[in-house]
Amino acid sequence: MLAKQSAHWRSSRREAATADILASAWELAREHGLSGLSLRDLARKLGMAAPSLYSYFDSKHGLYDAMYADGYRSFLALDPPATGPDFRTVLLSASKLYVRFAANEPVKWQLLNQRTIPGFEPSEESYALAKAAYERTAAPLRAIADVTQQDLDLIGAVIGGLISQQLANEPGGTRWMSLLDDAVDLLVHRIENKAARPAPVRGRRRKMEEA
Amino acid sequence: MLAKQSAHWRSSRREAATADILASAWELAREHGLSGLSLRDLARKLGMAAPSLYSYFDSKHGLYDAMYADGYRSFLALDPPATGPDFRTVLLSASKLYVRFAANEPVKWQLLNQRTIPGFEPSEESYALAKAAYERTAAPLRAIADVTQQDLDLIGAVIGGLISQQLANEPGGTRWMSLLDDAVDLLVHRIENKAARPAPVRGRRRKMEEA
DNA sequence: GTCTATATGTGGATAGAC
DNA sequence: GTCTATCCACATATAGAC
Repeated sequence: MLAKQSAHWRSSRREAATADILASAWELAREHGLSGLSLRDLARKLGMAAPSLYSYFDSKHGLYDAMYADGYRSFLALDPPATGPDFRTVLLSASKLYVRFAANEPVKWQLLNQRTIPGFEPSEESYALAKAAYERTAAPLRAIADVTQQDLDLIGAVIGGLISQQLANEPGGTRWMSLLDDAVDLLVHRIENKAARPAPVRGRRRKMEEA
Repeated sequence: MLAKQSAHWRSSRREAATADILASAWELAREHGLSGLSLRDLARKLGMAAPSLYSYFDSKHGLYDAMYADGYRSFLALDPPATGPDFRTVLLSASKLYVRFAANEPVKWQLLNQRTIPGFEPSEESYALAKAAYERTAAPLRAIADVTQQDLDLIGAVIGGLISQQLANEPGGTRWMSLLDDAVDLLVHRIENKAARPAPVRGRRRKMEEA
């Protein structure tokens, strides 16, 4: 169990050590896969004994949680996407930010966006960073156009889908990612033509049936 | 290593045993996650000793490979999607097939469509089934409309993106999957309006830059 | 607080008897 | 094909030196 130190005492040494650990953890995750990461390997790489890691994290899931938070912090540290006034410009800018991040850090993207480690769920604190990242993207879009939550969900699915296909089927390539401009065209067309056809339109919109 | 028996001798007993093993493996994967599957658990569930499994599969990856093939066989055993003549009907039918499959068998979908197990790659034979499933979907679409490989890639990304968001963020729900009709609208619009604007159109279509 | 040393339980995998 | 015995690597946890 980690004792939270009393707030007014500097813990920069500890923070630096934690940063070292996380950096090494990402390296190993890139080498052996996210779920292939082992605490022994990590400790060996850092030149310390495996149990020592437990003074930094409660458990392996605790390490994943710290990596999750670290991943979102590094995403939020990137230059924010454009904020306006053209909707297409903003959406394309935001989309490219995600695609570039995923291409550069596929393992990070996997931890942040897929549920690939059995039993792992981010803590409340770490998840707050995920929400902050989401809002940084969504807010400028809402500010320019009348986008509903469904619009945002569809946008996220399309961009995430391109990334996910790319990483799964041709890691390192650009076959799907190069379709980003086309995908943004589709999405922009939907938003721009929505005013003309208010909320629930033609009779063909219906729920999925169970099978 | 598995000795392939001389071809003219029936091996129905072995096949039945293999089917039993795979059924139990899927059950355990549903309970503990795909990468949480353990050979000991599997053997215990089947009432046999763990090393006995090695006479059916070379390794754990070999088991995953058999599950991969089995997953595609069960997908191909489903009623095929509509074949025409209306493009939207065919695309919607195919999309619903995928979405229903993923909703009913999320773990199967994860093994077939994501690269979540470190080091696992399907064998040539198993991958052939994946290609067959792809062609069963793609061929009717090509037959009706002039769809390029890029069109098919975008379609796959959009449908896969909806599924992936749904499973990762709200497993068991319908928030993203209920957007399927809208998504198909977008895609159909793209295909139908392509004749009017031949291949590389407006100047804004460009490659992704590296970051 | 952080380390070393150590213990337990669970993995995948192999050897060899039957 | 199936078993027992065994090996090595792993996550987890605790005790105790510094």
